[in-house]
Amino acid sequence: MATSTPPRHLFADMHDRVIAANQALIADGVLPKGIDLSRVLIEPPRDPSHGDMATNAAMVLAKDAGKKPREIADALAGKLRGDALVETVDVAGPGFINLTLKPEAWLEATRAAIVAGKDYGRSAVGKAAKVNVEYVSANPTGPMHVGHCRGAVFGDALASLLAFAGFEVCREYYINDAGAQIEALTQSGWLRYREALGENIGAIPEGLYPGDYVKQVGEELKVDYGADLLKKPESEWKPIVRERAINIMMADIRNDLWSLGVVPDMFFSEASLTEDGDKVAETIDVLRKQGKVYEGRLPPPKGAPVDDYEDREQTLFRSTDFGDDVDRPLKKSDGSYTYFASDIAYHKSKIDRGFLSMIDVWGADHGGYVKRMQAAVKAISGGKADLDVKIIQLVKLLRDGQPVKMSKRAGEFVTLREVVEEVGSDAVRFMMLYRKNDAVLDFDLARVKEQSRDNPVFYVQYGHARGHSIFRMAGEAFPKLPEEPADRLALLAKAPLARLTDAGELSLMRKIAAFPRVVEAAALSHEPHRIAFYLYELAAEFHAQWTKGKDLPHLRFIIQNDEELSVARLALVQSAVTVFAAGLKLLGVGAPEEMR
RNA sequence: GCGCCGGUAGCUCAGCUGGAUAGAGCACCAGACUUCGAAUCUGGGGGUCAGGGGUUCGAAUCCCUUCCGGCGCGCCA
Repeated sequence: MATSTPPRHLFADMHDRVIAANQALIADGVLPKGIDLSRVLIEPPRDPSHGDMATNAAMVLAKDAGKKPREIADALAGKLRGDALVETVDVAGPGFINLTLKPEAWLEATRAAIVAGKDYGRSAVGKAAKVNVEYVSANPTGPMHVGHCRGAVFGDALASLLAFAGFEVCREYYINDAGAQIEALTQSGWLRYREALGENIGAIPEGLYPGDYVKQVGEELKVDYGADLLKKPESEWKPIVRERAINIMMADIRNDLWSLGVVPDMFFSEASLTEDGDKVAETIDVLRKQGKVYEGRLPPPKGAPVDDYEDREQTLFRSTDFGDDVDRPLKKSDGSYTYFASDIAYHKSKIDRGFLSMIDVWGADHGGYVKRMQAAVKAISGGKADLDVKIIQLVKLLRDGQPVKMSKRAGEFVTLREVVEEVGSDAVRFMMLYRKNDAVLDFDLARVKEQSRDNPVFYVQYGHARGHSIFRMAGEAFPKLPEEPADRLALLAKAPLARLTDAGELSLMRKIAAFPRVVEAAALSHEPHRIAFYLYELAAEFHAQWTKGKDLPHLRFIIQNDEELSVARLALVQSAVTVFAAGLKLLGVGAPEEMR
């Protein structure tokens, strides 16, 4: 998508100014030439009485400069006092430089939000670097359950966030359509086919998939082939049954993903790695030529004893050279590749496609796999590519605080579809993102349907809806206000924001100005939950300001006899609505104009 | 036994990659509806950041160690 470079935001702007001030000090000889300024940060202080922004410059530079922090701080404060955006500069504590900005700075940041609209917060920090986000990657052996969907939503939101921050993103779904579990699915489908033809198949044997959802495979095969497959040898019917089974399962999975608003850019088939030439063998070859693959023996695994352990010479990847604990096998005893071997070839494919930055979203049970995969990525890319693995902790499904029983063995598990149908995609997505990815998540089916502050989904959406409610009211109070959103925006973009002087209004403006900074930080740290928490805080401030008008009527957003002031306040509301909409969009959650 | 991830208010969790007096929601207590939708808001009590050591101007955050919980530990993916 061709968008012009977004304007830099207030925090980035002030950071530039602080760096410039430091460079001026270098020119003056106060700081030594070549001093490292990379640790100089600017951030909002926790305590608002310390001003609008603070920099740690004096403290982080003191050692290298051989001067006391206060001495540097005083010199830096002198430079910053002349800045056009700065009202006051104070040196405090161990050497913090606290800046209070002129009100115009916040007014213009608010105006910027209105003008930028849905692009407010968009950033160029990604520098159009290609990033690959791989998520879900569930076996296509059955319907998705709630555990899968946290990873799906996380990966999808992270991808949106990265795209918004200026990265070029590919959302990728890795289909594990090779290996023993697919074999089991194929056998299950075969049984269901025979069942569809009238045969009594009895109970589904241990190790196969007993779920009713496999019956569709048999039914479709019966329609297309009648009883013909029964006459064919296994080598002929098996590929047919397998392909049909995978197609049916994947169609199901796609539907489930779409119902959640998750739409991958591409599906990558594991089986394709060995269908059209053997990519896995090629990858192993490349590594072998580099001396990173060898034939050798491994000590027996520690911990849980392996019954059929057999000491043998095997093909090993030298992952210990890259920080792993032991070298890892690439082939099973039957000569077929391990999952790890395929996965190396898969990641090589990503690198070959130009992705030097990769993010994998995995379930908690794959945590032990991270090191070896990162080792492999380092090896095949010659250290040029980077893999970040986000481990998604499990979801505890509750109803009114009581755990919902799930028994996978009996084939009874709560499917993704059931949950989405019960509480809606918005609630599922927001709650999945309202927690850090590596923390266990309690998902209460009753809670997320509540219309109260307890329910963050509702609380944030209501913030957006309430903004629109105010516009509707304003239209009644001031019939001359334009009804068309575009005309309204044009008017509000020119609003006399200088009339906003209440502490709550100014605080709201600061919050709105902080959004682009939150977007950048969330994107760079691969933490979409920060957006969700930010929106919750914005909603809290917005609702608070609204309610203030109850006790103090002169603070209401709409003042009947002062249209100019009302327009200024409506502009503030507009900026908040803009951020609600932009933030919710990043999370893939709807922004309704009313909650009825 | 080893590795990874966690341990922050009674409960559920944030804490902006090392900043100033550790924050929010729930719960508890006390308040605010002839309202721009009270589906909301205001105030209050509540902490040995699991314990101990270290690094430095400064640690919930980084390092070491102990304890507790979860996950994983060739031929499952």
